[in-house]
Parts: sequence; structure tokens; C-alpha cells
Amino acid sequence: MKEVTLKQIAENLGISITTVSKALKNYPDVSKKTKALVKEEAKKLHYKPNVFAVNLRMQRSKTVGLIIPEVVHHFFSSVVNGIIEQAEKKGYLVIILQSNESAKLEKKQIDLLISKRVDGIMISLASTTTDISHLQEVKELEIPLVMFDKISKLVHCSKIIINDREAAYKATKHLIDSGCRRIAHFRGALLPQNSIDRFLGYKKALEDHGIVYDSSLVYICERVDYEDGKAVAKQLLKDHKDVDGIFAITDLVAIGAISVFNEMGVKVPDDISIMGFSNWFIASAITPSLSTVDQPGYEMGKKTFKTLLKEMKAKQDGTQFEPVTKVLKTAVIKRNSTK
Amino acid sequence: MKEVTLKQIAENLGISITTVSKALKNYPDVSKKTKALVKEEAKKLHYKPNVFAVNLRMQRSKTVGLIIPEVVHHFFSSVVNGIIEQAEKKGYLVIILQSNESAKLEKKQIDLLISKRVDGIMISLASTTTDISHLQEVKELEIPLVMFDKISKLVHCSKIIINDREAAYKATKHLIDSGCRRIAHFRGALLPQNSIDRFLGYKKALEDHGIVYDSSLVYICERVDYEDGKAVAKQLLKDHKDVDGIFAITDLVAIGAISVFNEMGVKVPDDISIMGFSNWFIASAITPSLSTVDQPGYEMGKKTFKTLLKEMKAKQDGTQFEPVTKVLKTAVIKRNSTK
DNA sequence: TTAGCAACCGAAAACGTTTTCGATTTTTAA
DNA sequence: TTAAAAATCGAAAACGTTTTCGGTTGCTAA
Repeated sequence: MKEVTLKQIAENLGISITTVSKALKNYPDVSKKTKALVKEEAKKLHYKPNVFAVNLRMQRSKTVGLIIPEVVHHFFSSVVNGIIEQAEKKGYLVIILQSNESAKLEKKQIDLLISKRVDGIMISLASTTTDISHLQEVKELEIPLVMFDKISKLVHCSKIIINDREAAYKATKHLIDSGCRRIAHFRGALLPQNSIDRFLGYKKALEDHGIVYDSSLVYICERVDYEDGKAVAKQLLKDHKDVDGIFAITDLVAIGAISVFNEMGVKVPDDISIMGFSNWFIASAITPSLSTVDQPGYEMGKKTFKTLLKEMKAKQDGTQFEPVTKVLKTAVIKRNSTK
Repeated sequence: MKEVTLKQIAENLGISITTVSKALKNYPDVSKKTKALVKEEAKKLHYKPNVFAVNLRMQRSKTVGLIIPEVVHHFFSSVVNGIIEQAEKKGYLVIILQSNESAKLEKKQIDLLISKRVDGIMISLASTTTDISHLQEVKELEIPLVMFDKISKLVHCSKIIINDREAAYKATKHLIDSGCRRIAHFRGALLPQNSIDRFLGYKKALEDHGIVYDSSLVYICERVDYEDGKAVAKQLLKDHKDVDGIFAITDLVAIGAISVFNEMGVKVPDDISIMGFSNWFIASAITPSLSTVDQPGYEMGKKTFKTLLKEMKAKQDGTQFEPVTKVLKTAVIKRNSTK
């Protein structure tokens, strides 16, 4: 049960390790005959190169790191799916870490990936991340880096995103077009960029269509989850009887609201129309099904890895790589929660 | 920007590489004074050991592999969550691969993990896997292996599972206890073990409570998804007017059925009670909320890694490790889809 | 004084590969 | 026949660490 090495093969054939190595890699300075012999022997012994040795010699691991805020999350798991599919196709493996939306943990994990000497890093920031020195360090070490979805404009690297502001604008416009005039917004916390952008899109859409913005119609969901949606919806019913439309920052919040309305006998969409955001699977499975904005997670994952790969290739070739920013398309999905 | 190595530190201090290495690892045969000097210098230069070299020397990577059928799936992403949390705590990283329920891909991925020389492998089988030679190979190479959820009894390794049969029994019994007498079962495909076990639990519960088993009440969902649930529910309404309860193999199928019933004006649970299986988040978010059986994914992930760790430790120490099988508890969750 | 014993240090091998560069052999051309 | 060119091979260094084992120093006890 001893490991098969180049040395083993070399001894069996009475040639040098060098030649064996070169034969297996089709170097031009090995004769056809020797190549055939070596390959046959290698196959016979089930030779597999020792990646540890290869890694050390080549100073690369064919492994990349991925940090996301949450694994149990439809959008991010779609991204993961897109990434590992592409990666595997190109012979790369993916190490996945979860920041739990903690900036501190995120920093630690970046250090971990650096010390593991991954060939590249992909990250979607925790919503609490403001200090970005750990990312600057990645750049300084010249480790290829791609950010997606939750990015920081302060870091000079490739980015794969959607236009949150525009998407929110489209969502709100859909409500307006369907007849809503008194439109509330369930937004996220104050800090995260996408929370800000979606809010701005909402506001802009109102203004562009002659509806006065009323800050009392904007509710904050700190954790942006189902329970938040329920709580805020209840509050809304107390505060404002006249609201006829809601744009929620995410599908989860929207269905929280819908469940409250179902309970309270408020008719959706007859009394109130609701737009979600993200197009998670769940949006099509509830009653009434949820109109929303499609956020292409799988596509984003795919594009993220492809971009990283380009940067890694460039680094290996020693050529220059100029960071790119790719904005993916979103689309309004009309279902039964809006008229 | 040159890499800091032991050699670097050694030269700076005018001592040998050996001593530097031993000082950093607190070997007893290095004086306190030298240790202090070395550690200070190491910190000053931001020394980080080169993992490639350590891996090669130690013949281990502190990395483990995980193969699951699907990433975008509430249950599996919960498992992933449990696993990577534990792994990180113990200084291990996790490489995640997705078999897409393909036995062929699964085999390839096992090979990939072997060739990457991970320290251990965790796997939940693809539902199409029958040939298990790739797993036997893992055992032969003495790579620690733990299977969870979808396992094969033919492989002699540790297993973390639930008792599907018992859980299905409890679910069906809950329907019976709440007054149902004509109970249908939406099952999965014929092959996967958990599909079989849940069916058997259903059947046993009927028999134990004096209800004759009627095979025409059992419907097969090949892909076990939302659409399957809808299709099968429609068929059921055509075939049998008298059914008053349904046990679905998974929450997704159950909510597919519920959405059809909502549409058709069939009252849940007044006309028909429905039990799901898994307790995905979605179960509590639909209307009516879904009674189901809780399948502890996070717990399973945690336990799976812990077991793997034990086996890896045993291998390192050269001690014997006897595979264990751990059966996790499930619990019926009563919500509004049953009386 | 010297044998014995700690305490401390370092040379060197080992992990298995890749690649440079020089050496040898064979072929070609004149 | 011989010089040049092409084809083929292998020694050795390098990647950076860990660990064994022998060596040196200084101290203690007889």
C-alpha cells in the first residue's frame, strides 16, 4: 500500500526521475518510446501526482476561497452553485466560509484564506463591514480578488453586481403603473449599500411619477427576515389605513407581510399590492404568489468565478489585469401580489 | 515583498533554521532566551508558515471534502452550515462539491478529493447511486469517511442519520390521531432509501391503527419538488374524493399540494389535512402554515464533522477507530395544516 | 580532576515534484 | 570522414518545512 511516486516509476524502468516527470508532461525532449513506456507504467501503478509537492513547487494550490454572509439563504446558495460549477469545470476547488454578517469574523477568514495560500478570493461583504483594511491586504499581496453583490466601492478590484437602485426603481414603478398611489417601503438597516440603493430607487420612482415622498411610510427591518416583515406590516396597519402598495427590500420581508395580511383579512392585491425583491423560490410558492424582481444569483456566481479566473491567469502570465465591473440584468416578475 | 521564511529569520538572528522552527513550536530543547528572540523576530516580519511546505512534510492538509446532492436546498445548506462552523472552530477548511444527484459526477468528485489529498470526506449520496465502489476505494486508502442523511448500508463507515421510517410513522400517526382515516401518501422515487423508509413508516402506521393500506392512495413524485406536488395533488382530486389526509415526503411537495388546494377551494385542514417532512423555513411561512416533521440539518452537520474529526484524530494517533452510527431525533411540529 | 548529565543547538534527511542546464548520443550535412 | 546540429537524457537545485540524532557546552557530583 505504499504511495506511488515518480521515483518508483523511474526505478522500475531504470531511468531518471527527471525523465519520468517530463514524459508525463509531454516535454519535447523525451523520445516517443520512453514516453509510451513511462505512461504505461504510470497507468499500471495508478500513479497520482502528490499535490502537496506540486503545490510547494509551483506555489499555487488550484483552490480558491469564497466568503459569504450566510449559507442558508436562497440567493447566496444560488451564487455558490454557479461558482462551484464553473470552478470544477476549470479544475479548481472552492473553500467556502461564512461570515455570519460579522465584520470581525470576515477579517479572520480573509487571514485564514491568505495563510492557506488560495489562488484567489471571492467575497460578498458582511453588512456590518466598514473597515476594509483586510481587503486592501489581499490586494497588496497581489491575490486575485473579486467582490460580488455586497461590495465596497473603496476597494479597487473586479465587481459583479446588479444595479440595486435601478431594480428598486423598476419595482416601485411597477406598483405605480398598476395603480398604487400611497406606497410604503420596508427597507433594510441604514448601513448596507444595497439597502441604501434600493431605498433611493424607491424614492426616485415616486418623485419621477409625481408622488410626494413621505418618510413616515418607510419602515426599517434591522434583520431583514420573515419576522421583521410581520412586525413591520402590523405596525403599518396601525399607522396608515390608506396605503395601497408596499415595496419590500426582500422576498422574505414581503411574505412576512403577506402572512399578516392573510391573517388580518387584508386582501392582497385588492387592498394592498406587494412587491418583493430577489425572486427566491418561495416567491412563487406562496398564496398569493409574490411579484418581485429577479436577482440572478446563479449567473452572478458564474460570472464571478470567470472573472476571478481571468485575473488568476493574468497573474500567472505576468500580464496586467485591469479590474472590471459587470452589472447583471434584473427583471420585474409579475405574479399575483400586484394588480 | 519577498516571502518571509524560517531561513530569513534564522539569518537575521544568526542561528539555524532548525532552532527557529523548534522555537516557534515551543520545543523543550530551545532556551527561553532564544525562543523569545525568535518569536519577536517572527512577529516583526509577519512570518506565516508556508502551508504548502507543511502539507508536504506532514502529509496532511487540514482540509476536508464535502459532497452533497444539491447546494440550493434548505436542508443541505443547513447541514453545510453546521459542518463549516465546526470545521472552522477546529482549524479545518471545507471543500464543497455538488453531485447534482448524479452518481457519475459523484464518483468523479470522490476521485478529485482523493487526488487533492483531503484529510477526510463527508458525503450524502446522490439518489441514483447504486454502485459504491468509489466509496470502498476511500476506505481502502484509509481516508476517514462519514456518510450522512442519504447513506448506503453497504459501506462500513460512520453514519449520521435520522430514522426516516420512525419519523414517517409519527407523521402519519399525527394525521390519524387528528381524525384522518383515508390517508394518501405522496412518496419519492422507488430507489432512494429514505423514500422507501418513509413509505414503510406510513404503511406501518396505518396497519398499527386498523386502517387498511390502499396502494391506490400512494403517488410517486419522481423529482420531489413543488411542481410534482401540484401535479400529484390535482391527480388525487380526480381519483379520490374521499381522502381526508396526506403525508407528503417533503415540505416542497406538501406546499405544492396546498397551493393547488387553495386554488381549487379545497379547505386545509378542514377538508384535507396535510403533513410535510423536513421543517424547512418555508413551512412556517405559507398559509396555512404546514405541520411537518423536524429534520435537524444543522445538528446533523455538526455531528457529522465531529465524528469525522474523531476518526481523523484516531488515524493520526495510529489508534483503532470503530465506525459509529448516530440516529438524530426528529419531532412532529404541529401547525395549521392539520387539525 | 573527571565522568556523567543536563541543556542547548544544528546538520542533514526527508516530503515529491518541476525545471534549468549541461552532458551525451545520434543524426545530418558537407 | 568529420563537424555541426538535433535529439535525448539526467544531475542537481529549488520549493519551505519538520524531526531525528549527534555534537557541544557548561554544570554537578564524586
